[in-house]
Amino acid sequence: MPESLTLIQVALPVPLYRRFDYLASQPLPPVGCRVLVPFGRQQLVGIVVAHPAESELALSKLKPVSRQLDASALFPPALWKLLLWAADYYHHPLGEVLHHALPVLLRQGEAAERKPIACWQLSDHATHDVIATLKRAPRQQQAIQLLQDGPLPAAELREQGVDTPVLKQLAAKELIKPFDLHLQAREWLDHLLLHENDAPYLNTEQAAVLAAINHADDKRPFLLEGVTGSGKTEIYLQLIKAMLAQGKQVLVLVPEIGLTPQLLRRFRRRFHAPILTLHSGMNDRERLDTWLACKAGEAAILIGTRSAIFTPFKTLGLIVVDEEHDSSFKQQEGFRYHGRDLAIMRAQREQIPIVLGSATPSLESLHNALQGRYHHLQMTQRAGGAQAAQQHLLDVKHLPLQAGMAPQLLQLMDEQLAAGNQVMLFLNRRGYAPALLCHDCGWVAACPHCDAFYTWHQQDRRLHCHHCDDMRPVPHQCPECNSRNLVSSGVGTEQLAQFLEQRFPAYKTIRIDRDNTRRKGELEAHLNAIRHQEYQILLGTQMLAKGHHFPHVTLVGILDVDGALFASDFRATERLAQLYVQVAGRAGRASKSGMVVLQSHHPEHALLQDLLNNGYHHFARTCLQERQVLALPPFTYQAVLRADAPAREPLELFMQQAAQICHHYGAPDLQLLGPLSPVMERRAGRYRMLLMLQCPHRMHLQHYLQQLLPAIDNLPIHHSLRWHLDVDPLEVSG
DNA sequence: AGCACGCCGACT
DNA sequence: GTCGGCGTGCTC
Repeated sequence: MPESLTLIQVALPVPLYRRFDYLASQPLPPVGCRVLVPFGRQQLVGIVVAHPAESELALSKLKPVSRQLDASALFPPALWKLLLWAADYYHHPLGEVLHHALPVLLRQGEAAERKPIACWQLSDHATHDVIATLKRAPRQQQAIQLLQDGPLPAAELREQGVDTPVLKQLAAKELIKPFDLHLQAREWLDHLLLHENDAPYLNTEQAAVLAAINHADDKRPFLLEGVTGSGKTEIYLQLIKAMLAQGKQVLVLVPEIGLTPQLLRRFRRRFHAPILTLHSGMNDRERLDTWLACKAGEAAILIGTRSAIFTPFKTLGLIVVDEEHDSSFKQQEGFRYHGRDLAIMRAQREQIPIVLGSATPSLESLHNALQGRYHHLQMTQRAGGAQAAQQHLLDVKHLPLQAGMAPQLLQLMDEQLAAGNQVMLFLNRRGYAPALLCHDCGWVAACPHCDAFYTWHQQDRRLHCHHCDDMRPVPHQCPECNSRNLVSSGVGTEQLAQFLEQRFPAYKTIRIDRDNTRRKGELEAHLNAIRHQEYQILLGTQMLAKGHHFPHVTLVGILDVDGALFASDFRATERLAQLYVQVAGRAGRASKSGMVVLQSHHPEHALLQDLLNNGYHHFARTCLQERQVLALPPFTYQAVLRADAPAREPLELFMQQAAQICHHYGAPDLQLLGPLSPVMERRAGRYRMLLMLQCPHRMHLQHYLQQLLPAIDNLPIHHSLRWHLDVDPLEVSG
């Protein structure tokens, strides 16, 4: 070996469990930094993971590194170890895990160097008198309004609808001035302005919770179980304040739709500190700059969705996971990690506190708390004197339903609308109708690629498969019998909206679902219009449920809960209960009492009764007991092997072989279920199968997977077959 | 995952 | 006769 060349081991973004050795010259690129390397015919960005003394391959087979891309490791030690652990735990190739943790530009080989983060702040000229002259320029006014809460990154302003020209105009008038976070962060951080006057007094419950967190003498995570309106956010803010005062950084994880302007404003109002966010509206450069600002210690607070858990920090002091039960923390493809679970591991490794907050904790977290693995903190009082909503379980058996609505519910709507209040209805089905069929011969419009019916979207005049996105025009006659008598079956939000407009012509109805809020900012505009009472009837899917407060809503209807009660997915009832509690929390505020109505054909169902009579807390315990009896998570640990292929045969062969491997391994406490086909066997033109592995001990399951996976990975597979392993799956199929 | 190499059908 | 289909195999 030439003296100047030695070995490095590199993880590459390929779906292979192997790592690859390369020759590098001294001084060796440190572990954790990026290198550009030749790989087959391509050049790939890989990450140095080791400096091995020798290679399994003959040195003559090794290629030299093309270029070293970083002088030092990109990830701080605790985060680096977390990533190694995550690749292990989720049994996902390390190279893909590391790549996933990097901003896109770094994956592509861009230098890890900061460009200025453009920020804007009010200038001294922005006095009330001058601002008053902006009456005829609503956009400029809006910009000023936003900046009155403190300086903002340009990306943030853009997200809120303030474009560059508007800022330029204001800058020309010298009302606002630009600055670079990079240059001023130090100063900004040193003069952290905490708007103490904004901080409300804590009630006794909040004060007790805060004290409990501050005085805890161990590093267990905190589960903050607080009913809607009990003031969890205030607890976060107070904890964050203490961290900022110590010069530490804070990471706040929120669900996908949770990053609302309202939440952000609340943070910005409280802290004049560099608060950065990671949201879907940002471009790659902005994401990289945010990442680097956090790494450099220039951001005080980062608020982001699950992938924000991979952001490096200089001095991370606290992690908050808001709405910890939300399933959007689990990545459902590729590297299938759980953001909340990684957050817990990260906090443990960094030796910092972590708070999981929710009105409706996941059964996993609740179980951990009940077992004493987490501190369990509860808040049961609604702050500001708000009352809990009245609940009604409406038995719809035999009732004449109109667009899926019972007469009693319509009557309640009449009353509330007449009183000047708003009404909110939930129906978790988009489109006009979930099926289109021939009234004469019974033919149903079915998707040719999936085992599913098309949803009829009347507005778009299309049939749309919600599983593979296939669309086609609505047929005018039955392709089987040529009858023109095509009818719909079932009710979706589109049809319900149509019905409500006819039934309540004096009131305005708004529909909120994915079809309706496709474009950027559309959801925000709708929500604002609702808040300004431009609409009286609000109708939507789950989208409407999360994180939005509508003080004038006094009646909430959940139209169809039966689906969840009898779903094959054992988590369906948990999710229904969480939705219900979220929604119930939306009805009524301090000044107005609210009512929640659930329509069901099975009002006697034990879980519904438990939920309504005893509340979520009790319901969750009942569910936990049931899970224990049935040996389901969180009392057992699961991993599911899924595969799909365009044809059944290679799929069945592969799955049988995989099952054989597991059977032969023969661990006494490893339970196998399958191979079996999910309810929807075919999706997007591919057949699907799964094999469930279940074990009462997490460590054992991990150990077994470690032994089994190489053998499964070695199976000869038909080229068209894809497979993956999902550790701690939230859904069995999918 | 890419990206080549490698053998069998319809085309300038 | 070639262009190109995707089946198979490899990448330090």
